[in-house]
Amino acid sequence: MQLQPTDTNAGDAKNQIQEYKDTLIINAAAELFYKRGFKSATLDEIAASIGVTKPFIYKRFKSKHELLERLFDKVFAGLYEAVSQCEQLEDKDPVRRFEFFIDTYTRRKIELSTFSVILLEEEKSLSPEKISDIRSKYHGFDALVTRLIVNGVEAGVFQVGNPKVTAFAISGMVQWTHRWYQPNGKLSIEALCQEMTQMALRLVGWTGQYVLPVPAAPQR
Amino acid sequence: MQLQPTDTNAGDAKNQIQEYKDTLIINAAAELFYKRGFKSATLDEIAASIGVTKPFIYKRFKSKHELLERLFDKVFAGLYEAVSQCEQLEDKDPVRRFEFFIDTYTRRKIELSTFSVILLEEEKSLSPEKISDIRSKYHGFDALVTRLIVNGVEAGVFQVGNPKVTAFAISGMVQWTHRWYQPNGKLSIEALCQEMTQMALRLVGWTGQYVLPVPAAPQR
DNA sequence: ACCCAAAGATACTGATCAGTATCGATTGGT
DNA sequence: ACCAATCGATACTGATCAGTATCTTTGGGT
Repeated sequence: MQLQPTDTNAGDAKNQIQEYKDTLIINAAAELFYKRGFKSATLDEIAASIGVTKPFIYKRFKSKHELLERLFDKVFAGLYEAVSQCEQLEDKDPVRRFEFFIDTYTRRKIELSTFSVILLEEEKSLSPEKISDIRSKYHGFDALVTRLIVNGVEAGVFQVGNPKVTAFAISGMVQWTHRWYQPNGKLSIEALCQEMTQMALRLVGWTGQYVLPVPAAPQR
Repeated sequence: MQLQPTDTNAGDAKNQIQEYKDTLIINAAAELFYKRGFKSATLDEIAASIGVTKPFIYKRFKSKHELLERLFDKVFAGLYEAVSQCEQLEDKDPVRRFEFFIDTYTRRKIELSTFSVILLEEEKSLSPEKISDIRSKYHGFDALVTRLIVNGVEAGVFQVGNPKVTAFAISGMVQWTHRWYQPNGKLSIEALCQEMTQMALRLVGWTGQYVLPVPAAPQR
């Protein structure tokens, strides 16, 4: 899957074209950062992979580092902002919210697998300021997972040793999928999301019955 | 924690000194590969960090890539070979074996955290042959975890949806620790291993009581 | 005390690559 | 149709760094 242009300034044709170029560049860069790493991938390669040359990129990005930073921002938004929707879910049942969360998180992680790997592996290539920016975003996300668990505990449906540690275990379980899951293998995405949801429910000590697959997350 | 010299050729003083130099270099390299990545870390830096110059390294390693490959081999051995001991455990009870495994795996992962991150992040910097070598070693390890789960299922003490997927979930949970666990924080290593063991037991559907912490793994 | 071998430091080379100066082409406004 | 401005290609520069050739030191053997 590729990232899509963000729809700010949608009305203006000029801006839409620029947004499109940015997205084109970012997707091409992501492909190469993923395969060879930020430092090894060259701007010449990235440009060549979309049939242009370096100055095409420099028109839109001040430097290779800015390219990486904007890639981070865009991917982070794609990965985590949709997931956070579960806070606005009309269904207030903590179990359903939790299920929705795991399903969406897993799905998103698989869809954006290539990009999310870059997020994990190239953090060190960012400036110190950007690192702490990203870190605090991660903390917000971890806090969200923990809150979902605590909600269940307070409602008496979940039972855990340590909510924070459990939240990290769940994140680990989902994040690790990129190391083994093959989108074209025997296990379908649906089946994977179901398995992950069931396992997450076990981790939070939910003793009820697992009834039906949660509804698919809205596609962007 | 640092890696230790491997004790092959132990009797010979010359060889021991060479082994010691290798280990010194590998540890210094690991530190910098971890902080800045394989490509960005320079041999001049690595050499300077132990108060020597480049030719000191080249006397013992043909190239930067050989240094990385030997680092991989050494870390892989440190991380996974000790863990695989659980197959030779005198205690044949599948639950105890499983507990021993999770405890040792978690402990080792934390002890060798810096090194294991390199294993995860610099795979792409290896030659294709080395990549498939490492991959097949990982497969062996995954198969071991799966076998531990299946043993429990067959003994009627575990109950899982999909043993392989469960094995991956457990690996993910353990491997993710390096993203959040602080060795000097509130959670002790003992407590962490206990939590991980309990959560792993939940994942495999063990319904018995968690009795006592598993014995500490033998230290190298 | 002297010699020689090996270890390792100094100092260099060639390749790679981020970033840029320059020039040609394309497009839209008049 | 002509002009201007912007876009992007070509071609360059300077820095960085893996790898090496050469010189210097040290210590073991006699």
